[in-house]
Amino acid sequence: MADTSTQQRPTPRKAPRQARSVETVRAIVEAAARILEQAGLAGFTTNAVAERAGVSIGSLYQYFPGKEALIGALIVRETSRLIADWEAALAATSGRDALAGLVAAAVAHQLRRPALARLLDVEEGRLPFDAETRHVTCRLVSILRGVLERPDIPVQPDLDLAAGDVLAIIKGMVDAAGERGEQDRAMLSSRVCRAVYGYLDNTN
Amino acid sequence: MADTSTQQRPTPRKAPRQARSVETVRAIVEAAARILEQAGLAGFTTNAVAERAGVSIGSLYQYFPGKEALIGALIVRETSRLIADWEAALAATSGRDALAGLVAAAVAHQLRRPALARLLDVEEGRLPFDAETRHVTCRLVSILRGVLERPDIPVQPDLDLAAGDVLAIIKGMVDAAGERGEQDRAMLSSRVCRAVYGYLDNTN
DNA sequence: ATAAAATGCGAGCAAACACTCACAATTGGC
DNA sequence: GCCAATTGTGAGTGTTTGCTCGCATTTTAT
Repeated sequence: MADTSTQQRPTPRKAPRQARSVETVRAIVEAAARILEQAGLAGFTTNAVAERAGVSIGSLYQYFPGKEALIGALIVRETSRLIADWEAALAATSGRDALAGLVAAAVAHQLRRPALARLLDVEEGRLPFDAETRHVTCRLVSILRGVLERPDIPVQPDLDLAAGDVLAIIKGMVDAAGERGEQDRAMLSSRVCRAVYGYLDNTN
Repeated sequence: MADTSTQQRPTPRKAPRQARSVETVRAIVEAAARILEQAGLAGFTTNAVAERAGVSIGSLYQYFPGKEALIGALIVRETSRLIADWEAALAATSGRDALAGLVAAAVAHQLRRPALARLLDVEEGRLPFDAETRHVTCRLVSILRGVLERPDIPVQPDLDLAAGDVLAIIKGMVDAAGERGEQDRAMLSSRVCRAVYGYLDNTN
């Protein structure tokens, strides 16, 4: 182990400059994802990740300041994909359709790699990640808030609270479904929509 | 570390027979709870728990076969409390009132020790606990399913699925609220109810 | 061709950790 | 008071793990 009270090592050790090292970094991140999926946090060791990636442990530490930075990189990678899908869903003309699009995209995202998605959701809650990691997370909430402001969605007294609640409903239901091994995206999507619409419509 | 692929040590080492040792066990479990709340899984070591409990590490291993058994004991302790509250809520005459009672109890439970509750929810998803731990978890779902069968609740095509979804909505929203540091139980309770009723009523 | 920069390597170190065991102290029954 | 059962102790062991550092290899620039 070593230095549990790790002070932030602010900058990644090095940025890859040649194509070769870009590929190395990619391999390391994907290896981290696979280890997390198959062995969970318990088997997630830097040596295991390096071995799985087919690079030496030294190379890993050239691009990542520590174990947790790997998780940060994974959160950025996965969340960025989801953000892209969400931004596409904004094209819908009505707010309700856009919201349904967000839910469908979230369901698809979480069901693609359920174990990984669930694990990253949990890890995201644990203390301070770097600026980029925090940024993508905020962007998600921001997109959702934008949809909740559309005219055909009932006015929410506290937008941030509503956005947080809706996100919690989506993640809660989809993570649980992923754990149960559900596969049917359409059905899961419609169930999540029922809960979300119920939350938004039933202002009291 | 040591023996990651730990085979089950089926029986707890010893059952406490004198009042003295009952108190020791209680202190250990409560120490485990406090460590998990304050330092998270990262700081959760058997040595730390023993020190916090004011007993020696040897005593800890006399009553618990390993680290994970401590978490199992905590899940049983906390879930048992919630079950007691839920059984009280069943007294309500209407199904909807009973359901509101379940939600209120879950909110109160989760807000009492938010960090602990959230952490245990997550750990509960990780592999095989002993029979007692699994039993209390099943009991929760069973109570919920009973309420969903009441006549004033719309008929659910798949009861187990509905119960799982409702539990996921409740835990998802309340865990997120706990993480945000929310305190107002009544408001949170009503928001959760909106989502749950929306899910149940809007059969399509 | 040659130098400089970038990348890759992996043995090994220091710390942390789960857990054991031989023994001491306390308790309850008689 | 005595014995056996129960309970408590904590230094120590064997392993794991995060991470460093000195050096080899490859690429780019000139």
